[in-house]
Amino acid sequence: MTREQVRELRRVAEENFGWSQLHDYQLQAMEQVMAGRDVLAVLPTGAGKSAIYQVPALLLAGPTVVVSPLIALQHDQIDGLDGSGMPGAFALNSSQSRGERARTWEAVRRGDAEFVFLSPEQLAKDEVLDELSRVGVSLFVVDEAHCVSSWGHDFRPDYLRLAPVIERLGHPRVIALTATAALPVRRDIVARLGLRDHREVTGGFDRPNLRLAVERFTDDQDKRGTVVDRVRDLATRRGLLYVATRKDTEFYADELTRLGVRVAAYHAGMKAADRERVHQEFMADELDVVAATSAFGMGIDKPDVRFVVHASAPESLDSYYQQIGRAGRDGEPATVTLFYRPEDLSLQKFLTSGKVSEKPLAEVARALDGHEEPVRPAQLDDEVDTSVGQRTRAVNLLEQAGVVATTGMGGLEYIDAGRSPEQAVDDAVEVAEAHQRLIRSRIEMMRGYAETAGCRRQYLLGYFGHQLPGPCRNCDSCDTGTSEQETSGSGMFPVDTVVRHTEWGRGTVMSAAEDRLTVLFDDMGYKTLSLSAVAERNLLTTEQGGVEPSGRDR
DNA sequence: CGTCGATGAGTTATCTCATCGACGGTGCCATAAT
Repeated sequence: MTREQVRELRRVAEENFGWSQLHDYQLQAMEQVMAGRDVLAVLPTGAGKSAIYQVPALLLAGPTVVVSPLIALQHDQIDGLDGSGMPGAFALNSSQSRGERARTWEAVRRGDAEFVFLSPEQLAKDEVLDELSRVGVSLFVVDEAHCVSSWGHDFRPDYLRLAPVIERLGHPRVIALTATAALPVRRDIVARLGLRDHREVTGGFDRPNLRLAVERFTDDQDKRGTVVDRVRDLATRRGLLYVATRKDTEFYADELTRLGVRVAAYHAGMKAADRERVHQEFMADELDVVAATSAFGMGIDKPDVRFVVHASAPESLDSYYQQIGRAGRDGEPATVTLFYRPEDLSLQKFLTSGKVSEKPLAEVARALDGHEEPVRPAQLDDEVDTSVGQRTRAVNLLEQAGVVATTGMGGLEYIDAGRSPEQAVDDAVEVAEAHQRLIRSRIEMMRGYAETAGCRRQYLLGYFGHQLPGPCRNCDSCDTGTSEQETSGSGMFPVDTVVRHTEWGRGTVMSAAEDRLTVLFDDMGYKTLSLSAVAERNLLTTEQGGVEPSGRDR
């Protein structure tokens, strides 16, 4: 990257968007894009992630496709671009009329569309892809890229089919953007998008202004009462209360209303108009608190959220970090408290326990085995008795098991390595089960955070592969002094070491304490090992030169 | 797996307790019924 090119990026940022300053990590990411590489950018929200694609988009001829999980988010982005005086931002989604869609496509064909926002489901449609490949997409952006990993496996499976989409568009430069990504999530993003020669750009990850605390309970009523009291006390300022069920959003909203708090419930079962109203009122400070399920969050960019309380633990630290990240965006102090009961985690176990049904797998495997030529996924629908969602899930699993491959034109091929369809189903089931083990182990990591006597921030950042040199001094463990006993060790197995366990196979050391290690195993998920047991029974060996995952596609 | 609400048994308060089954999150999209 020459000086000249950097100056060019700065000029476009200033002239078109009025950004006179660019952060190092923004510039780094843009430079990689301009150099023709794919980029995975892991940056805290509010760090100007959008700039990373918006500036290069103007320097590259041809439209930029932005994959965005929520229609509401697409609208926000377009309003933002329109607001900064940038014409040429369009969305394509099911909420539009025929005429609207037609006008968008006309703009695309005329070359007037610089940005096209759409969902992964739109990109699953042949006609959409045909149109886009005809005009030549120059940049392919995946916003909220962690969705690829957290949703794709059983929810919104089209998220897992973006790699073939990118190939069919001729593999334009790809930018994946997210605010949270633990190692398995980053691996998933890279694999599921088929990134090539990519670079990862990571911005400041810690949020030192957030005060972390956990309060532990045995009795449910006791916990509910304390949550209500605490939120009432906090509600002189604005904040969020995350709960596990829709019903609990109503429960807490009722209780807090009774105590004079301006509060509203929010969950996905509400009417769109009501959801929108709650959102607006919270942004306008007409509400103190929103009691919400995980439905509330993406696209909420309110700087002065002073607290985030969890009445119940979510299913992973990935989600937890995402949700607490909505506090203190202005950099001012904010408090983040988890009200923890071990029993609450079993609800998360239930909710994430997607069972694999073999029937769709068997039907899809048999159908594909019967074709000589590659077939488009939708063509299978005449031959298999499954829903579209089941069919997509089955194709994804078979593909991850290495039984099926997608050709450049989006056709599916059965890879016959002497594998019968029955064997293929077994392999796909094994892939699904390995994924289930990962999901379950993530719940255990959530438990570990809630139960650790060590520094919460060290634990949390350690989960994301970032090491904090010492205790943070801004969490409950540090206050009570229990984190003192936890000095981070490294010894034989420092963080990032690739190891092999006698039973669990290959893994990567995620964090190391004095007496134990947390290792992310490729096929087993996270495991915490006692160092004395490791030493006694010689459980771990280090693997040579292990940098990134090799063959296994997961 | 744990919680909640309905139901019924046991007891005799209008009420307690046990048992059992249902339910639990996230959002695209298409299509049918008004």
